Amino acid sequence: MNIFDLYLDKIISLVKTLSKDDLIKLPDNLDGINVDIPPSNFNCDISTNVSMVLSKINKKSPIDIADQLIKVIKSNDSDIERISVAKPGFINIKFNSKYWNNFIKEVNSNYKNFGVNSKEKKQKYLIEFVSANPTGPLHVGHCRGAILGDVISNILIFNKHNVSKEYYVNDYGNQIINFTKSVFLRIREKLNNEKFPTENTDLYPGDYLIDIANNIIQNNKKINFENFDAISKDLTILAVAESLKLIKKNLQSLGIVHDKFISETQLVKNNEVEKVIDYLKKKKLVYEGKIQAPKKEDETKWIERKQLLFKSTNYGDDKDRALQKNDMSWTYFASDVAYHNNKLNRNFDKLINILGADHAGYIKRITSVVEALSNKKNKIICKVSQLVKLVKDGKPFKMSKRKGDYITVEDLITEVGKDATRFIMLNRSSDVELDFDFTKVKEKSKDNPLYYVQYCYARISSVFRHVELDINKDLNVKKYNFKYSDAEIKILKKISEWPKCIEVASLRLEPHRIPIYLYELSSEFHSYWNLGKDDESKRFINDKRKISDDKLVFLKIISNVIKSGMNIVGVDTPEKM
RNA sequence: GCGCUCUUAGCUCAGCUGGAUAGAGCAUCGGUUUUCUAAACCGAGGGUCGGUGGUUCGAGUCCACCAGAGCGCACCA
Repeated sequence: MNIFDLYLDKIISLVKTLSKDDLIKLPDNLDGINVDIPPSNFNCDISTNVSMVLSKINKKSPIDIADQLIKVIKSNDSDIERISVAKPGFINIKFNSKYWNNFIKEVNSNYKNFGVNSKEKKQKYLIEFVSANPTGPLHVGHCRGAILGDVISNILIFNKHNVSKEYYVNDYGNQIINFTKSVFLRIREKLNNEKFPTENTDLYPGDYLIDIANNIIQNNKKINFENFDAISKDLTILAVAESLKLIKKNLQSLGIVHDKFISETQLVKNNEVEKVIDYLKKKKLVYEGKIQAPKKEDETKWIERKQLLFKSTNYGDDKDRALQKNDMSWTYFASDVAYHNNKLNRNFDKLINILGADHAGYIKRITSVVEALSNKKNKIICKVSQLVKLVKDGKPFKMSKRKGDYITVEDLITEVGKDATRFIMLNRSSDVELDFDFTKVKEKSKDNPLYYVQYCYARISSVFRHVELDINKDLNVKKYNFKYSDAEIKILKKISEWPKCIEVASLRLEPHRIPIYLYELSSEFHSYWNLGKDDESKRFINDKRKISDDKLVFLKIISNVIKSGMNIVGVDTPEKM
C-alpha cells in the first residue's frame, strides 16, 4: 500500500471528472503530476503539484487553480484535516486521525506484504554476479559486487519476482593454465622437494595453493605427478574444483548462495561458441577484419592481423571486438557471447550483470551482443560497483596479488563480521568509491550505522519483553480509534515512505536506499524514545507495567518494517544487544 | 587521444528519476543517565551543490562546453 500512489490516482480521477464537466482543461500528458513527501518544515503529510502542471493550459496562475481544486478535493475526502495552498502552487494536505488509524490497521494486518510493489509486473530475472576467476579464494575487492548482487536479488524477490542467481566460472584460458601449473609445482614441491619458483610472475604464489595441492595429493593417490602435459586436463578440473570449494565457503560466510554455477569450459566443449558465432556470421555481424591501434599505443609495437571480429560498432561501441586469439582459440569475449546466448535461450525477461569498476569498459560490447542476439533493447542491465578503498588505522591499505598479501573474505568476516560488512558496503550508492575503514567498522558505536539500526529493534524488543509479549507473533487489535501525537505521526509518515523506498530501490537497482531509509527511521525512533525521559506519558510502558494498544501496534509496525528491511539487506535483528 | 563514473559543509556521504528555506553522520563547542537498553538523545556553528552558459513556471537533479579525480582502452579474464 503506497499512500502516495493511491492519492495520485485519486487526484487524477478527480481532475478528469472536472475536465469532463468542462470546469478545467487537461494537457495531453498527465505524467508530470505527482504526489510527494513535503519538506519537513511544512506541517502536512502529502503534497501535490497538480496545479502547476495544469496552470499553463488553463492560462491561470497555479495558485488560482490550486484554490479551485482544494475545495473539490476537500469535499471528496473525509480524511483531510487541513488542506492549503503554498507559494508556487503546491497543494498541501494534512490527514486526520481517522486516516492514520486506517493506515496503521492496514499496515499491521498486512505487514508481510507491506512495501511490496504490487503494480510491478512479475518477471523472470537472471542475475549474474561475483564470477571471480576460480584461481583462489575471494578477497575484499570481490565483496562489494557480491553483496550488491545478493541484495538486488533480495529486493526483486521481495517484490515477488522470480530470480535466479548465477556464477559464471571462467575455467578456460591462459590464467587457468597458469593456475594449474602453480598447483602442479606446489604438488612437486611437496612430493619431490622441488622449490616453488616464486620469481615467476605468471604463477600464483599464494599459500592457499599449498592447501589445494595437499588436498589433491590426499584424494588422488593414483595420479602420477611426473609429466605436467600428461595430466594438465585432469589437474585443471581438480584444481578448479578446489578453488570453487573455497569460493563457495567465502560466499556462504557472506550469506550468499548462488542457484547455479556455469562453466566456461563446458560452453566451449558443447560447441556453443561456434554455434552462436555462425549465427552472427549469418546476420553479417561477425566478419574478418583488422583492429587499428589505439592512439595511445606505440604504433611500432602494434601487430595488426586479420581476425574474427564482432561488429559492436553497429550498437554504439567505439571499435569492433576480437573473437579469436592468434592461436585461433576463443577469446574471453567469444565465450561470453556464447554464455549470454545461453542465458537468452533460457527465456528470462531480464538479465542483470553486476560488474566491478575495472570491467566497466566491457559493458558496451556485452549489451551490444545481447541486443544483436535478442533483437531487443534493454534486455540486459549492467550494474557497476565502484572500488572499495581499504583503510586501516586511518591509512590507505594496498593489496598486492604479487606478494600474496591481500585480505581475503575470510579475514574480513572474522575481523568485522558478516552483518557489519554487508551493511557498510551497502550504505553508499554503488556509483561512488567507498572507504572501508576496518577500525571503524569494528566499532560497536554510533559511528556504525548497523548497530544504530539494530539497537532500535532491540529497544522495541525490550518493551515487548517487559510486558511479556512475543514480538514475533501477529498482533490482533480489535478497534483502531487511537489518538496519535505529532511526534508519533512523524514516524507513521516515515513508515508510509517505505513502499516508495522499495519501489525506487527496485526500479533503479539501488539497494543502498534501504540501509539509508532504515537509518532515518531508526533515528526518528530513537529521538521519540528519548522523549520519555522528560515526559512520562510518552513512555511505552506505564506505571502499572502495562502498555496500551495504540503504543503496542505503533511499536509493532516499526519493528516489522525494520525487520523486513534488514532481511533484504541480509543482516540479523537481535532482540537483545 | 578516446570511453565510463564521480565532484554537495573541515572529513565521509544522502538527496526518492525537475519542486518549496539543500539534509545526515564524523569532527568542534555546549547540554541530557535515581529512566521501557546512554550502542541513545537535545542544542550551536559550518554551503557560491567544481565552473560557465542553456532548457522552463521552477535546476544540486536535464543539455552543452570547460576544469579536476578515479577506472578502463590487445589476440588478460
